[in-house]
Amino acid sequence: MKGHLDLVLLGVLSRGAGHGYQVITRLREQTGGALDLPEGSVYPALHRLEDLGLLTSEWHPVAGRRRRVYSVTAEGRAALNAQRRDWRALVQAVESVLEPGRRVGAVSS
Amino acid sequence: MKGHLDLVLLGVLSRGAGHGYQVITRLREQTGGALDLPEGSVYPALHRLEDLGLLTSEWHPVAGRRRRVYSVTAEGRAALNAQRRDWRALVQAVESVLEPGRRVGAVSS
DNA sequence: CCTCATACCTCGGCATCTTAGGTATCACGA
DNA sequence: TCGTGATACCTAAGATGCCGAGGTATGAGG
Repeated sequence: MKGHLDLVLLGVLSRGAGHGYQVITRLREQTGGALDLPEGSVYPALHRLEDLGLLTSEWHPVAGRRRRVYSVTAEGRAALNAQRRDWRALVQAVESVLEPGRRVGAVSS
Repeated sequence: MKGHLDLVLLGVLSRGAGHGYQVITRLREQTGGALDLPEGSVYPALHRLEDLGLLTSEWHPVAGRRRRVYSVTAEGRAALNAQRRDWRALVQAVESVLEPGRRVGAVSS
């Protein structure tokens, strides 16, 4: 995860609000364990994204515990779209290097 | 290009030996300008890969100029395969986050 | 009680990449 | 002939960005 953290965080939260710990478990489950991000990466990233205005958070007290639930803002959705475009362009570029001559189309359609 | 430099360098050199400047132009042309790496990224990376034993180099004097031509070693090919696997796994994981419910298969087959 | 899972946080370190500058040859045109 | 752009190499210092390690706290289960 180098340079793609924001993308996956915005991506997973765009599917529904959630708190930090949940983001981690969601990613782990949705990817079959391929993406198992450490808390030390996720929490600071969420704070940064909130500072940038791409996320908002609310505290929810739940059974004596407190949870900070994050939602993607309109700006966040725009940023997600932009980063998704960049990601796809990167994938295409790298694939065209790894498999020259093979036309790697969009991921699906 | 954060964390994927080695992959693309090994990838492009695995298609044929070449010198540093040529690596840059090849990548720029093969990707339609999408990958335009600065020299300050490429040269140190090539040196690092050579130190790791993944590349070997030879000086070729050409028309008054000198070129350092790099080739991928056997170890380099093995590393390329490993990094390619990791790359594909990353792509799959990220795509499964961006497009949940859609089964994104291997990039080709 | 003690441990595990839940749930949050921060600091320091590390690896990596980029910026910015430097050297040198050759070809071309003014 | 002199400047400029392309070719071709290099490095040092800085910024970036992630991770590991550590810390706090509650609730459940043994």
